[in-house]
Amino acid sequence: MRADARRNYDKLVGAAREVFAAEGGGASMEAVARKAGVGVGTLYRHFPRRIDLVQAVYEDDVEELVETADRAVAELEPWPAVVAFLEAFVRYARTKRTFLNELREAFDKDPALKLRLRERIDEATELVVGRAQRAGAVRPDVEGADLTQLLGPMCTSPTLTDEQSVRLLPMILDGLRTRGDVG
Amino acid sequence: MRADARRNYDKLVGAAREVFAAEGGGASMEAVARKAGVGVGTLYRHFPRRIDLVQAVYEDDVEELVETADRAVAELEPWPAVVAFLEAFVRYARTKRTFLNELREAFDKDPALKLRLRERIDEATELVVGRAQRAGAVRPDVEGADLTQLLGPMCTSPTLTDEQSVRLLPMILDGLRTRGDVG
Amino acid sequence: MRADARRNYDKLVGAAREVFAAEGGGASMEAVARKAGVGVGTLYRHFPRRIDLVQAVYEDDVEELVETADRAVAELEPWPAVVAFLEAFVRYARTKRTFLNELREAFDKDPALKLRLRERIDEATELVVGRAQRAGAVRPDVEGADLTQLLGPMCTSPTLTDEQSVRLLPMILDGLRTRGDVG
Amino acid sequence: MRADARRNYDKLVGAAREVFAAEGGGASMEAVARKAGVGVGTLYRHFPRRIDLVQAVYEDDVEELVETADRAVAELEPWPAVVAFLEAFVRYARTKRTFLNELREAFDKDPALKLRLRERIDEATELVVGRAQRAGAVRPDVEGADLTQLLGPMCTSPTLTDEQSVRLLPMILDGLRTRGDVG
DNA sequence: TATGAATGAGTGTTCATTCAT
DNA sequence: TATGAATGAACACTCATTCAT
Repeated sequence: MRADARRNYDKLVGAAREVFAAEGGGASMEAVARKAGVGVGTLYRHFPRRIDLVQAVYEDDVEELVETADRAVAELEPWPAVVAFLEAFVRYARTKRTFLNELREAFDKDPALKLRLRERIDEATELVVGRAQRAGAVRPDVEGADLTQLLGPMCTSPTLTDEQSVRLLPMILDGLRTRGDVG
Repeated sequence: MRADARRNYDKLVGAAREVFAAEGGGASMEAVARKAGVGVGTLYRHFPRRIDLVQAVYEDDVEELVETADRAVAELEPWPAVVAFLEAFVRYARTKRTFLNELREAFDKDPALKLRLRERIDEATELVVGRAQRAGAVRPDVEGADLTQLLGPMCTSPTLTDEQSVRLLPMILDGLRTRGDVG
Repeated sequence: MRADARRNYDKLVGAAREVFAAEGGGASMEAVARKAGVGVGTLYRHFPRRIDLVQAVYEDDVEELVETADRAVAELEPWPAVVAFLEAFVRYARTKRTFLNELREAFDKDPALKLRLRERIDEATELVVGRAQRAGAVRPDVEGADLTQLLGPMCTSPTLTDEQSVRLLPMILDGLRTRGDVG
Repeated sequence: MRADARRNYDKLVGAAREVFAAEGGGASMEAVARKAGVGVGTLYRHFPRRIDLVQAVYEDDVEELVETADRAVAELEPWPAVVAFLEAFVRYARTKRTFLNELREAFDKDPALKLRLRERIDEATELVVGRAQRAGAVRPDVEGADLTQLLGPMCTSPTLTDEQSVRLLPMILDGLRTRGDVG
């Protein structure tokens, strides 16, 4: 890839993320191109279909999330690593929310993509949460890789399903509860 | 309002909520009218601008949330009431998420509307949470009316701001922490 | 169909035929709508896809051709009827030529359509030519319904195939030949 | 012109002819360049405007037609020469049809071009047909140079004009007529 | 009054053409 | 000089909104 092309590619993914965040997944290609400071044609050379751009942004998000997990494990204590990772995960899920409809379309066309990305996330989660569990910092009755199943949908789906909320919300709400004496 | 007009009004708001949930806030007026089983013309008689429909759905959501608070206080113990209310709040915020962009537009045109609705929600929250605090079920260091500031954005904004997450996420994550022995 | 809608439908097919003739099958929808004196939206209400418009024009052409055959048989002597019909056929084929590419696309999606229309034409041809043959006005060694196979491709395909031209062109060229003495 | 440049020039015209035949006169420059196996930049070095390429293909066609006339006169008997030439003419006209719109545009800008090419064709026709007439193989009541006026439009124009068809079609249809006894 | 047809501005996408590599 | 990336005008198509029926 030529230097200028590479530069534009990165500029475009960044611009797309910002524009999607600001205007929703329905933001116009024109708007993304303008934000990136290039012509629409350039945008389309890199991303022939709108969906390709959405997908690129999403894959980039997943990659960043995985890197966060690696960095957290390398630089932080077990519990803070979990905190950092889950903060990042929520940020990731929130971003995904912006263009969920668009994403669904992409996944329908390429189910393998969905699987591949989910796997990457599950591995990252397991890395961070499993370590914390082995260190006794996280209750063992939570299946590490399963956390994404809980947090993800809560963050992205417009209507929490019953089954998921009965396992998730109590835990989250727990943080609000006054506790007798602990630490 | 005549009975049949009222019937259509309700049918339309209900249809709009469903359609927005299924297709996002960008769903077409045609789609809403079709779902409600009326012509577009009728839809426009009740809601002259698209934004009026969005607003009606939203107001309806707020009303339902407030009613949930009243019912919770009347029928449940302090802590379960908080749980029920916050579950409802999350559902509400999640729904709102669907047409956040559309809503912003409405608020820009009519700032008083935003204020009025926020006030209703804050009162409902205070009703439920304040009661639980007085009963010793909720830590007193959380300002009741401020909960919406924490949970709301988390549920709706695509990128949690730092300031908000440092106050909110730790509490939520707290639920994951292994605790010595409590109850 | 409401009166105004019907009026517009006819206006649109007529406009499309003219515009396609003038600018080729690639003519813009905008141009067709302008010619018909309606907005693009109206054009799209009647013909949701570009291809639907092309198809409508084509079906209309076939219908006209079939009617010409009926009229010719009713009003003319056997040989003049053949002349009139073939003149109409050439006109028809020439028109078809204008949007052949577009048509191919339509046929690929709906092969039954192709079959159905071809059948109509073959029947019409047989009606006219068969009658002339029985009257001794047309050489019996030409298979009536097969004429379309000869004339059609010649008129529409950009490159005559060898097999077809050896049977067709000599006959056509025959008209140029000087003949000893006949009548 | 350098050898390699010449090679590319020919490659491009050939590629263009094929692509135009396959996809119509609206085929993209990218497609032509790809077919020729060069970059668009190279295509544009040889043909600064799209129209220049169209024109080159057309001139090439005319040249080929003229050569066919010369060869026919040199190698064939008068009547077969007419047949061969007219077959070639139809082929030529059919090809021209593919990018008729594009061509019109070129002629509008450069009327002299149109005149020059028509003259070449008329001379070639006269060469072949005149010879056949002098040999008694073609009826003398057809003006040689006028044949192009008849056949050309029939092959290219989407709607035969009345004036032309009354002179042309009867002659062509003649080939279908049963004739008493001749040879 | 309810319906659904008509309108046209706006968006995704393509492609001739220019220009950096 | 050849390549292919960048540009933006143009076109198919959608949908909020208006208006004839």
